[in-house]
Amino acid sequence: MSNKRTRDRIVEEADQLFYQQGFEHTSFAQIAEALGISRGNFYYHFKTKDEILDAVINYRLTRTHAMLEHWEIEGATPLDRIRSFINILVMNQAKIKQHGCPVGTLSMELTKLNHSSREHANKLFTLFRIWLSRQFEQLGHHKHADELAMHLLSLSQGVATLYSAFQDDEFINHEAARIQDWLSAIATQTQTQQEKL
Amino acid sequence: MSNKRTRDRIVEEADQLFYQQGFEHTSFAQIAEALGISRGNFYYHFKTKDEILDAVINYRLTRTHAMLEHWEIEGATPLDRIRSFINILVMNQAKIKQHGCPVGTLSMELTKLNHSSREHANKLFTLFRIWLSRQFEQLGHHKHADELAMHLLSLSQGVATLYSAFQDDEFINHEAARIQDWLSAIATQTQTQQEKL
DNA sequence: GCCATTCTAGGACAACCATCCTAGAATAAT
DNA sequence: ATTATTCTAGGATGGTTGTCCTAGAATGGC
Repeated sequence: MSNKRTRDRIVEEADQLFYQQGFEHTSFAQIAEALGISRGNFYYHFKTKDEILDAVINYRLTRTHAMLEHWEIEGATPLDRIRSFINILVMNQAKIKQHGCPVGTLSMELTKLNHSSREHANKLFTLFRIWLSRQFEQLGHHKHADELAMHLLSLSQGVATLYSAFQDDEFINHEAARIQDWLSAIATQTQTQQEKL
Repeated sequence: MSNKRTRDRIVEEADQLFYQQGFEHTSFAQIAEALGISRGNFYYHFKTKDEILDAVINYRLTRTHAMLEHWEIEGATPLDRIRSFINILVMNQAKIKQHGCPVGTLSMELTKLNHSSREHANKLFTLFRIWLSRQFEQLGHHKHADELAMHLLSLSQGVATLYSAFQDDEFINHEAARIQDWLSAIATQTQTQQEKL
């Protein structure tokens, strides 16, 4: 079954193009041309464009989930794991500079389109949120774990957007370092609390 | 000349619709219908859709500029003025919940569209940036004024995006308060520095 | 009141879009 | 080898888009 192969290729190409150009601005013809397949062939694998979008979101959910799990397995401390998350800003610097945060930009676009897959796309945010929340819990911040997770998501989201707008390399590196410092303070704060007990 | 009237009405309606639905997803027909004028009539006032976009951006620049100037005139301290900026999150809460930050979402959309007015739209960010930078300077942070301005822009941008995604009222109020606290710390820090001198 | 300018209406146009359809190629099952 | 299934190609369709064009209405100056 070369079925799987073509279907996956469509999803992967759509994933890239949706990120680079946005969902609405990407047409079937473009994806088809990029893959060297015919437009009509699409409709064997996906009945509608929305179906491709959902497949792309699932693809991203799977990959993100795998990444987060990989970080957990590596036997590092929760602090290290959160640092890995913050480092996404630096690791994906080039792409963020060009196309912003893939999670945030898709979420915003689907919001404007009043698209039915909006909530599905927001699960990407939730995935990070829950994972981060768990890490903060393991750091000892049981009460404010979710709050800290949301705050960290906010921070990186804002940095990604402004970096994409101003394209200032110094800015993103400085902000990434700043967030790491913030995290250090959080971690110290925990230790102090633990010493009290 | 009722010319002015119609032209302005187009810009104002386009401003709203671009914010609510995005630039690309808003059609001439929609704007025309909302205003009760004919499609063809558009092309007397604007030769292309991009021209409307530029007019909308200028409109926003003017209004934002006026708002910032108004804050300066009111005879408050720079600290109060920055607090006014942070309070945008609370004041425009309902709109941000539905459509995100008007500056950030337009900037991101035009980036994805590879649109020629991208830099024009980013001037909205620059307007806030320069204004905030000036306020921080007046607060005594001469060296890091721009850095603080960018940081504050990041913070509010991130909060707006996540609020729009999760629609959590508690979150935005908490984060707004948190940013105000951050600002208080910045202001205190200045005072300490000044006491040293 | 007449004329020039300014404005408006609405149809026509080509381009593009997502989607559908059908015929045939490739592949797998027997 | 033959049949059934899976996959692909590419044209056709109907709707929407931005843009253009022309005829006429409204308006202002004289």
